[in-house]
Amino acid sequence: MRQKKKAEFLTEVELEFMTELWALEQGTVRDVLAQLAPDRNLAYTSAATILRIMEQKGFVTSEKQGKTFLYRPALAKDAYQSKTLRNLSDKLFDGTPASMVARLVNDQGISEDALEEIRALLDRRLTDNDS
Amino acid sequence: MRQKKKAEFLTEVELEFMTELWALEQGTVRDVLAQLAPDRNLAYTSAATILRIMEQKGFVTSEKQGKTFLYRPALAKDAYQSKTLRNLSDKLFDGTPASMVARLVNDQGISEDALEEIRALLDRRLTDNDS
DNA sequence: CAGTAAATACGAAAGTCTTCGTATGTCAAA
DNA sequence: TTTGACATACGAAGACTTTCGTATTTACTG
Repeated sequence: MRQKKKAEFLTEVELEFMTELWALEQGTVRDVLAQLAPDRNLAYTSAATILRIMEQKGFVTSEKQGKTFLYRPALAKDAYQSKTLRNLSDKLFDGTPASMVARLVNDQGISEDALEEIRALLDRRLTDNDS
Repeated sequence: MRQKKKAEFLTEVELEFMTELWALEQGTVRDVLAQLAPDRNLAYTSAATILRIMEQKGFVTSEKQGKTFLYRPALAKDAYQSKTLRNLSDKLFDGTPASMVARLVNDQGISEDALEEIRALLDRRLTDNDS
């Protein structure tokens, strides 16, 4: 039985779960369920199903501990962030990441300190490339 | 007959269509269809259905010209870009847009030119704020 | 070793998305 | 005014997502 054609991106609920797994680094169905917002009433079996599907899709790996599965992200958060940004840039910003930053920077909601920080990052990155 | 509960975000195909409408500023079903990639074989009726649904959702408006509908975006591309970035920041970057830019800047797949451009943007924004 | 608590496996229902075919409406030319 | 070309309206199929209930399996404990 082959693995289902690997999906590129997480669905809404999958991202919700993956976010908890990234924070926990690893966890059982019960661990992840416990991390969700208190008003998020999700049946245990639903959570188990979601994680099982995520494993089929290759987003997480599992290891059996006694009778329980321990799940881990198969993909680092960094990597998924990059992948997502690249996709968004392609689909909504004409493939030019700079225009994405422009939109971000022109929007309120980024502090001056954060902007300075980013510029420092850029400077470091650019001088590194020059060397 | 009330309008369907307004969806927040465009689906995959809706974004594809909206992108063409943003470029055209306005267009008929046939206009939009003509803008799609040549290998994108989509029936005329499919395109018409998609635009009709987009209107129900409030993403476009229409005006009848003779027997044909002329569609226009009901939402500027800028605004939708901002909305999308805010959402992505919330869902995948812990609500801190700066970390989004940081990820972008650290990503290997971005050209030096693009980086320079981004730095120029930042410089402009920072000096503007100082004044 | 039987019983119980807790885990996994799986099917199904309800909703959405994408696509298309068929039915119907409309304009204008012969 | 009939007909042909082209437009819209709508229903339905097939895929995917989200959720849960039921059935089964597993590990421990008395």
